[in-house]
Amino acid sequence: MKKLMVIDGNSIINRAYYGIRPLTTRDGLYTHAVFGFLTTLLRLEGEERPDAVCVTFDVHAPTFRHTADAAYKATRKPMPEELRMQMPVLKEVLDALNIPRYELAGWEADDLLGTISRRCEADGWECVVVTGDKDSLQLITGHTKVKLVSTRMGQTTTKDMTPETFREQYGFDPIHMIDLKALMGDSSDNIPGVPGIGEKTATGLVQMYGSIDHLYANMPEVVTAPETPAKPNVVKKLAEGEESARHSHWLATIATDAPLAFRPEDNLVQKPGEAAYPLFLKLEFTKLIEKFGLKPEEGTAAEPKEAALTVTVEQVTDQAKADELLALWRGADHVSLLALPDLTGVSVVCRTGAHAAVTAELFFEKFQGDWNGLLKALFSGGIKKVSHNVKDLMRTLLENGLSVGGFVFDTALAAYLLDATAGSYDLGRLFVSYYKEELPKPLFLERDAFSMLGDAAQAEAAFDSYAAAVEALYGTLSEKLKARNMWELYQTAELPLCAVLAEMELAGCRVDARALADFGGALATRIAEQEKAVYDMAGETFNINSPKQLGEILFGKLGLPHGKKTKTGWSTNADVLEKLRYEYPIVNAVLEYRQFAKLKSTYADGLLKAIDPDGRVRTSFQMTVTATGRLSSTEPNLQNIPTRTDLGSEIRRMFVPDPGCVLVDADYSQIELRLLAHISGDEAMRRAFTSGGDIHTATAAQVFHVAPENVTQEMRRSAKAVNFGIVYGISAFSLSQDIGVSVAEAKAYMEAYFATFPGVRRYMEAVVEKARETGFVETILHRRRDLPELKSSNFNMRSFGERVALNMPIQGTAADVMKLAMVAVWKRLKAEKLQARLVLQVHDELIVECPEAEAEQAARLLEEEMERVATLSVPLTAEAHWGRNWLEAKG
DNA sequence: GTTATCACG
DNA sequence: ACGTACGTGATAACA
Repeated sequence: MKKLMVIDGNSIINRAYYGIRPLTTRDGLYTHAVFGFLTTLLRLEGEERPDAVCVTFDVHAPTFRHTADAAYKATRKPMPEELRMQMPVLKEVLDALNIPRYELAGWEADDLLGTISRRCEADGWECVVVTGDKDSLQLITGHTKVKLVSTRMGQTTTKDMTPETFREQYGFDPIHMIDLKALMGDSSDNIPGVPGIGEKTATGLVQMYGSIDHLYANMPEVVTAPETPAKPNVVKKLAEGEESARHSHWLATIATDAPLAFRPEDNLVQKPGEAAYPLFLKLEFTKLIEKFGLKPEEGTAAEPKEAALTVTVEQVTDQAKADELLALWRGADHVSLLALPDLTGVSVVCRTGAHAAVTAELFFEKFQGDWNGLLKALFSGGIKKVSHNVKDLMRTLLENGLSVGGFVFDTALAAYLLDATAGSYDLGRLFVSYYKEELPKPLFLERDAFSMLGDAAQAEAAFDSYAAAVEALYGTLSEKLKARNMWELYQTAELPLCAVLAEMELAGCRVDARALADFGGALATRIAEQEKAVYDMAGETFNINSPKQLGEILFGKLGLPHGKKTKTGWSTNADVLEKLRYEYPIVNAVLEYRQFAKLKSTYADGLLKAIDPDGRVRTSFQMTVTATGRLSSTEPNLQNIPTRTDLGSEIRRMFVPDPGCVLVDADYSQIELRLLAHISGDEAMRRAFTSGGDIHTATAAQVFHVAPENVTQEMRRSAKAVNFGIVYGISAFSLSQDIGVSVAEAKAYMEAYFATFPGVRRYMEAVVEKARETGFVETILHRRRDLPELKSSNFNMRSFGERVALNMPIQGTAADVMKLAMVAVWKRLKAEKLQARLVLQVHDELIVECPEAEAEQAARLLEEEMERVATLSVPLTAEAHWGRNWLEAKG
């Protein structure tokens, strides 16, 4: 039997719109609803494998099917503008994909779904109705099933409703959905129902009688359940509401006879049309191009305007030619280049005119000459170079004993500054996004310039295109950076940081493997102890690491009071368990187990695996990941090494310097709060910093109107929580959760706080307001984060946007300051010819490894440079200490 | 591949 | 009336 899938277009795009974070193309066109629709479509096609597909739409015309009922649908909210503008786009996309769509003035999408499903049945087809709207459930028959789509937390789930599953859930046949609505009504559809009859009573009646005809035929002796007479007033309400019930029945009935030109066989799945590819490019649906199997039309590749370059590609194999090129490159303004991961090949683009360039491809295997000499010359300062992911290239160069001079631009880094939330900056995607044109496939540079080299021949084939893409992007991106006032940030912080980080990554940090292994062994013992204790108290063995199994034991079998939460079961996180740990020994054992297990798996074992043969651990610092401008650290992450508990901080004891050396650790004191004081300009808060002493105590003194010496631990704790909350974009509810007071009390704290620091409140209001107007927030140095969330119709998303608007300028400025400090420290270490070298950065903390004799000098140097890079209206202080391991160096 | 948990600033 | 802190990454379980 053939199968047709009909999609309720309005319903599905609505769900996509509200469920997905707003997304726009480079030129500001909202696309997330269309994107979400297409993702859902792909999924459904995969699940159902239908022979035919079509989509229905509502026509929002002044005439309705039920013209007698003028108020019909009057309660529906108008479509938000950001969604309305995507409707024609979706229709264009469907047309391009050759997916038929149906709309009919005066008929609701439901009626079209009903009509289509019945026509399918009449023609011997199976029908799948896809919608998020339960109204359509009345259409379910033996040959029509309804696929209910719901989007929660960005995740779409579907539920197949067949006559069987429907009956199981509702206790009556699908067709009686109409009767249910006739009785209980539906306010969103303006169906009155019978006044006084709610869902429960209505369900009972329908389960007993099915149709309302049958129900009224048996009046007044109706029952709501077997052997249970309906309450007298129910009978009375039914009697009085009969006219309304019959009218509602008519209103609730989906039409199946719309005058629609429709035949199932006209909707057979077809190949996408020629218009699809350019349209998807325009919408920047790069991923979907692949998934829909779209290809450009033969021989019609559009000439890109901005990227237009006439490139001559040369394969360079002899030394004479290479020397000639080196001379050319030295004289050029710059060259754009890409290198293969292991430096066995480079592709170098050099402009020879406004729209002309020559690309040289050089491969080690084919080169007859001095390959190393060539690389040495190319990567010296004499040739100005532009590349993609410069820090990674620099690390490779350093690993090969080459210098890293002369890099003047990094296209990945620039693209990140221009759109820090884009998520990926691979060349292919960037090129599509900026020029609406694809680079040749397959993409050996899928992830970054050094990700992987697939088939060598394919790599070579695309190599020159990618280098040319770098050259094109250099022009476009540098202009945009200047236009946005980001040039200085780029030139003074981001780009110079590449070399700093490359050196830090290469240096790595020495880790005492023996001590770490011993520590892991000790943990294993303690894990086994707690494990046994848990099993004994549980009366059975299970996997404590599985939140599902743990929840079943604690809250199911043992019946402990469960905190609420989670989709898949009971929450077993530390917040919940902490409240139970002193009352229930098993919970205490679980928490101990968790602590030991975490330390062992992530830190003891995890770190051990990451130690290189020379005894050092080398992280990768990611420069293009965070939305705020911070760095991140991966493989391994050295920015989350434990410190908050005594046992955890033992891990830091394993981070050691070379023999005869020390680790110097310098950190900023309260940099984010100081920046809040500076940015908001709040006088009282500035005084709190200027007067010295502990900031949380000073805050508490001001808020609670007591002398600093009279601030209690409790007062300080609250003040600290509020201070942090402010930086994160506080809400009274979250604050109350955090410090364990009522929401009212939390609110009172916040009010007291704002009364004390009125400038802070003014700042919070102003920054959100400005972000709403401009669509972005920025740091003092103009690092920017776009905030489309502020325009979202989804309350949670909008609230998130507001919190981010408050937080990003502060966290981001702190990141800017730290980046400047790193560059300054690095330069000074070089200038003073110290052996000291930077090895780690943990957001507000820098770690240097140096000979013991240099410790004092390095510590002072760190403090000086870290404090010097920014001048604020409050003191910016950094403190350095040193020791024989990281724990000692923390001071 | 996604989810829950927990480590850090 | 919504459901709640901001920014990350690694691990183990489970589908």
